Parts: sequence; structure tokens; C-alpha cells
Amino acid sequence: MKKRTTCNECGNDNCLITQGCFGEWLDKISANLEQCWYKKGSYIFQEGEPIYGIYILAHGGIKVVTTSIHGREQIVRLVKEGQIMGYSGEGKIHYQFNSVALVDSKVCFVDKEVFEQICMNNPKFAYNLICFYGLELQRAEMRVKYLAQMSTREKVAMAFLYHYEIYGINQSTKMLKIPLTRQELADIAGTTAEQVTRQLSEFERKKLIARNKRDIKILQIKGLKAIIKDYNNE
Amino acid sequence: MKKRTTCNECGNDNCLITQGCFGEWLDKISANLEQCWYKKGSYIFQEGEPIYGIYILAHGGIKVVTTSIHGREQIVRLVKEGQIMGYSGEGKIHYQFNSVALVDSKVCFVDKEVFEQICMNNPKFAYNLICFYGLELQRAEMRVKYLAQMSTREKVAMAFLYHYEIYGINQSTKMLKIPLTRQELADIAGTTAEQVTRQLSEFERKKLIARNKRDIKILQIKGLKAIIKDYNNE
DNA sequence: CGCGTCCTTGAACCGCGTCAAGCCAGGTGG
DNA sequence: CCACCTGGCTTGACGCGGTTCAAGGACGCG
Repeated sequence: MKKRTTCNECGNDNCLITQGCFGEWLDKISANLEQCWYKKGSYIFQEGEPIYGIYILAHGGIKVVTTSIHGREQIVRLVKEGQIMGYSGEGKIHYQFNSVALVDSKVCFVDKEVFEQICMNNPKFAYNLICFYGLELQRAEMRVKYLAQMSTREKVAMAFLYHYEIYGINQSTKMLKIPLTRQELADIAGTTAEQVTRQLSEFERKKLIARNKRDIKILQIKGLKAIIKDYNNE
Repeated sequence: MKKRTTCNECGNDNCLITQGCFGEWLDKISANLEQCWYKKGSYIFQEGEPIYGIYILAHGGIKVVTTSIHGREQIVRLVKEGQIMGYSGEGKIHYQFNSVALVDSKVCFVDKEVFEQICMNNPKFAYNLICFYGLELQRAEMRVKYLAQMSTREKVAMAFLYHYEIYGINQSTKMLKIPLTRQELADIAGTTAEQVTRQLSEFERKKLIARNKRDIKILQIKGLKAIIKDYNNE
């Protein structure tokens, strides 16, 4: 087991905790935090399990995914470092989704009651969280729109850009930081792996991307965005 | 212009404000609240407009909708009385959606700065809002899953149940409280009005619903839910 | 080397979106 | 009162995009 870090030591600038909680509260949270490392492919939580608290992704990458209709999977969200997952207010008491590590990941867990206390006593944290949820909700609503109405080509481009926005690229190689399989891209786009392959071949022919074995390099972000007529980033 | 009501007089049990704010804050909010009545079909806000604050639906029904890809519209959310719409944290400064009254509606508006103050000084309100957003986010993510993978029949059943869950039925007539056109149902389901008609005929043949002119009566909720294999309400 | 996994490409089927025509109810005006 | 028009609803026929099925290649691992 690797070494445990406190919130003060963590150094993750994007963490909602360290951005919104200060002083003694940081110590209190650190004392009540559980940290776990998950190997690539392992589950953080699964559909149907009771909800005991929230998870914060400290390091790595995670997909939130549903075991799904007609045997297919659907990735409903990609989680970025510092973001929260698995909490849903007081209404639901069981997870509706699975959460799977895309790469080896470090995750912090906060108990439900502690979480409520943090919200009630750290207004800055609560406000930041409200903003985060607001944005995430908008993103989800945009995805509702996209999935409902786009052609396969647009959806694949969209999945690609979504992945790029969340995890970014390795500056030196220009390759996507966290590689996804064709099937995983299809699970984001809401289509099949075959269609993803076809569209990627198409994109390569148009010099928008380059493929080296299984790795993908983005050549023209603008070209990809142009595929989706009304894509907006702002 | 109809009479203005304060938060103390409003009597809406579901309002996030009255559930989470108390005493002098209720007075302060009332003093800073703008109330407007919107006729059926008119816009509360439109895509591209700057965001000055948040809207709370006091009475009526509202759809959040996008002018959309390939000329079609997509309803991304139905808003219930007491719920919040139009806020998205500090990142976005323009609305990404249109908001349209489904029936004559009364809406309260709170300025951005006032809203931030409310969040920072009413922990109960902030916590409730976090829970609300968490639930709404889950709902949106479920819709991502549904739209991406369901057949048209399932999507229409889904749209129907969604509408039913949000606005409910008139207890005496058993008709849906807020009637939607075929096109609006299609805009929820992510399909066309023709498909909605076909599926409704099908549902009628199976005695799941009854149609009287344009009004729809639900006969068997369970039957509709059964169409969507893994529909869960909990 | 053999096996499993992932990727790629082609071919065939079919669900659903599109187009078109007709129906019904409500509104308006003569 | 009827004639006419308009907007929403219904149903049928057609064609295309995308899913499915199948076969073969590339790569990694024991």
C-alpha cells in the first residue's frame, strides 16, 4: 500500500476540497478521509450498491458507466482529477451507475455525514460545489441533445472532443493522455466499435487525426469541431 | 399585472428557497425578488443571452429546449414548480438553452450576486441545492443512457413517463395535467412526431393508454414501464 | 509458436426518418 | 348557417444510415 497523504500535502490544485475548505476543516477532513488506489479496470462502486458517501478522484481517470439496455454499455461521464462522483442528494440510496478506473487511480472517500457537515460549515466549498454541479448538469444536458440528434460521424467526433477536453494530450507526443479502446469511444458516442473505426479512418483520410497502432494523435482540433456544426466550447 | 407575493405568502411547499432559508433572510430575498408572469409559449430566456441570475418556477410548467442540430429541437429538461433553472456556475456567461412556458407560468428571478450571498449564508439552502443538483444530474445522465441506446418505442414510453413524473395527472380526469403536442413528446424522446403517433397507437392497442381527441389518459403505468426493461423509479 | 484481444473492412438486413396524402377539430368570415 | 382555412394528428410507402454479422489482420503475452 502506498503512502497516505493529507489534504495539505495533496497538491491537487483542482480538488474541490482544497479550493473551498480552510484551516482546521482541512485537518478534520484529512482525518476522516479514506484513500484507496484502484488498478486499471477495477470498480470503485457498482450499480445497486448502497451509497455511503462521496468519492473524489485524486489521481488518474475514471469512467462512469451503465450496464445497459440490449447488452450495450454507455459511458455517461468521464471524471477528471479533483472532481466528485457518486453523490446524489438524499433521494437515491443506491448507485445507478458503475464507476471503473481507466488507468491506475487514487481515490479519496468521504462519509455521507462528514460530507453534509462540510457543506454546512464551509460556504465557499458549498458554493463551489453548486457551481460545479451547475456546469456538469449543463454538460450532461448538452450530451442529451447531442446523442439524440447527431449523426454517427458527429457523435464520434463529439466523443473524441469530450475525451480530449477532460483528459487532454501528452504535450510531447501529442497523443491522448489516457488511451481508450474503440469500444470505449463507442460507449461514449452511443454507437458501435465498427462505426468508430470507420469514422476514424475517415478522419485520418481528412488529416484531422493520425493513427499509430492504437494510439491517436490529434492534428486539427478545429477540423473536428467543424464536423459538429454548432459545437461550442465557451 | 397580477399581485406580487412575498416568499412568506407564496405557499409553494416545493420551493428550494422557502425550504432552506429562514427568518430575516426570507424577507431579504423577498425584497430582492422579481416576479413575472409568462404566457404559454413565451420565452423566459433564450440561447445566447447573458446570465444575470437564476429563475425559480413558482407556478406552471416550463421546458428547457435547444434550437438544434439539423433544424430539430430537443427538450433537455422539464421544470417542475419550485425548481431552479438557468444557473450554471461561474464558467458560462451566456445561456446555452431556451426556456419556454408550456402553460401560463409565474416565475421568480434572483440576481446572481444575491444568489451567491444566499448560498454563502444559508447552509441548509446550499445543501439542499447540492442535493437537488445531484439528483438532477443523475436524471440527466440516465437520459444520456436512454437516448443513446433505446429503440424508438422505448424512448417514446420513456418520454411519456418522464412527463408523467414531472407534472403528474389530474386526479379526477386521469388526464395528464399539462398536455404536450406530439411534436413536443418527440422533442423529449429524440424522435419525430410521426413515430410518436405510431407508438401511441400501439400503446392504445395494448390498452396501456386511452386517447380522447388530443388528450391522453394513462391506464397502466406498469405496462409502460415494462416496455423499458430496466426502468427504475427508485 | 499459438492463443486471445483489439482493430479493420466488407456485405446484408432492417429500423426509423422522410415524404406525402388525408382526416379531424376549431376558428373566422361571409 | 355553411364554406373555407389552418394546425395538429394519423397512416402508408419508400429509401438510407447504421447496426449486425462475418472474416481476416496486427499485436501482445505466455
